[in-house]
Amino acid sequence: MKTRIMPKRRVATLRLDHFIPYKLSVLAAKVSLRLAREYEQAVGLQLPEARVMAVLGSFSPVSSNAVVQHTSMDKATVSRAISRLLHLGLMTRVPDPRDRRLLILSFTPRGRRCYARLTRIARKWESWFVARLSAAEHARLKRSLTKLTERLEANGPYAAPKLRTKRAP
Amino acid sequence: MKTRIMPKRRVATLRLDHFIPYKLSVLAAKVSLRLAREYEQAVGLQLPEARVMAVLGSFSPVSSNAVVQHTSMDKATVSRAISRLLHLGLMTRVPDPRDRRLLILSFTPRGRRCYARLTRIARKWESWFVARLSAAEHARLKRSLTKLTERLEANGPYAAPKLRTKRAP
DNA sequence: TGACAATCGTTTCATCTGGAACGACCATCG
DNA sequence: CGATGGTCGTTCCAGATGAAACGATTGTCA
Repeated sequence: MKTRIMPKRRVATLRLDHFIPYKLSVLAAKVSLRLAREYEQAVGLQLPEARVMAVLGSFSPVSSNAVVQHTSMDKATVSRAISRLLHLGLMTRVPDPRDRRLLILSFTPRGRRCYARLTRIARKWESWFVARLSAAEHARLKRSLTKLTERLEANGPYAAPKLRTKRAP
Repeated sequence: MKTRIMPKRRVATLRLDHFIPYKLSVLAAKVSLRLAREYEQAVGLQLPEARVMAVLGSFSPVSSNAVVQHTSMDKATVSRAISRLLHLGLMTRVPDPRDRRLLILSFTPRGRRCYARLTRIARKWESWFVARLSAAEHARLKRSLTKLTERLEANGPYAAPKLRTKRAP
């Protein structure tokens, strides 16, 4: 009897802990959580609000829409964040006289102070966070993240390789 | 009159696009969205469900709780994902006779087939995604992500440097 | 000018999420 | 045993999210 060695059917597996999309997602979730807590207890702001502050800090008088562009957050989320910030008296909003659809945001003095604290906290936390990476690693990481982000933004023509179109149950 | 050169007050800014936590979060969000769409239209599963499948694929008979450990997803999310997967007939669940608190999950044949498709899709997408990175970059990226994740898991004694405790509103 | 499309920002709605409470079960210890 | 405390998994609840609908305004083109 000829025992044929069966070409051991290699069972395809997917180890989540080696799967970059998964690693990214878990890490990002943890980071956001931590940072959100920092912000919350230091200045009483949530992440979306802090992000809006950050944009305002860099590009001072901006419209809501510009914030959306800069943050790649959702329109609705930005709108809600802004209304909270207004309510807190951290920024003001006036319609642009030249295009009255636009609402122009600026810091109040209190907002500027809050922003200053925010940046200190953010920077400090980040440097703690990446302290285990060498400068080179840090730089390479940033570059890789940028590359990958661009990969997605060029909303790449990744066409799902059409395997027979059986939409499994 | 002695004109003293003012030590130009350096305005602290925080450029979001150089801020690693932010870059991570944006990238991860985009990745998850894309991948979720892939899964959705290929096998009709959402991300949490796909993750549960992935764990099951690697460590076959497992309890819900083990899934939680492996995925670092929320308990409730896992519970809901599992109930959908059960409903879809992709896995079965029986109580562990030795500890009847535990519910042991296994693939049905259909589940196994679905898992196979899932892994193919996931792998293919990932390799498209990272195609612009050299092998070295890829490896370094993975290592950095791991390092950073560990940094957070060792739930590091990052004590917020207590600046004067004025909780700005 | 006067329709018609496009853009800005808000709001509504369905969904997803994580914390907390819960019931069921197990382990420890008096 | 019985009581107490811990773990597993589900469910409830409040909050956040993004898609879509919307009013207001502007741009375009006949």
